[in-house]
Amino acid sequence: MAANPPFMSGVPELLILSLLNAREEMYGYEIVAAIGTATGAVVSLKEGVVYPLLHALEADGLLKTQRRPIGARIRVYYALTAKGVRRLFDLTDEWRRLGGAVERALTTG
Amino acid sequence: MAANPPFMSGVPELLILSLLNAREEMYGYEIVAAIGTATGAVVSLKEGVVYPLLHALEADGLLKTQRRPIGARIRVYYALTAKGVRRLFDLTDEWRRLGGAVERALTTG
DNA sequence: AGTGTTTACCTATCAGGAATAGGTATAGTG
DNA sequence: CACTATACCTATTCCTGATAGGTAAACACT
Repeated sequence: MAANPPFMSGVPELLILSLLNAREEMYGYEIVAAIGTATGAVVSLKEGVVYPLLHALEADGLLKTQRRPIGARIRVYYALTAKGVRRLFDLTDEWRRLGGAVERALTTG
Repeated sequence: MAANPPFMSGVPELLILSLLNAREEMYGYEIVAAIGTATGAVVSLKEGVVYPLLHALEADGLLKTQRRPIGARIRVYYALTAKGVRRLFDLTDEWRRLGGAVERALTTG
């Protein structure tokens, strides 16, 4: 919570899925940068957060990968699976449900 | 939210501070119930979550307590300190900042 | 040619906080 | 009396984001 304040649990996953839903295909390093720009630098995740998450999401069948050689090195491209799309919808729903409930609690006291 | 509860980090603290800001004074068991009703049962925290948090918040000087005997037992009433009020404002701000940023990321893709 | 920065991937370990699963004891109700 | 609700508590587990590294290619610049 040092760099990014609290309330971060689940947010990295949600943002990654959302970006991949909009962009069709991205590689890890690109995602790291895109998270910063998409959130107006409100959220800024390091590679140490993003890469392990990508691997976990792939292992869960939410993402599929494609390794493409760029010169002498290999870029790993990620894309959503059908399961990943469903997961994105569920998470988005949950995010808004919770957000609405907390907001109501904050205003009504 | 049953098995894996995403998006919950920081929320218990925020809700407790918010309730105490509106209600002036509450005891633990009361807070547990109030969180359920204030969020329309979207958030439902058990005592095992709330009590340790209350102790931690008190230790941090965000809450002050008053032990009052009710018959043969003792009720522990909690109230916000000035520091607690500040913390509530900061957290609320942060919550909305992050909420806005994520929402924008979700819609603009 | 050599130095430095950016790109691009990776892992291991830490820290924090919510969830789980208990426990104790009083008060009230059928 | 038995049962539930009230009211407090702790210890442990689990998840997951944060930290702090490491490797190596590509490119810029001097």
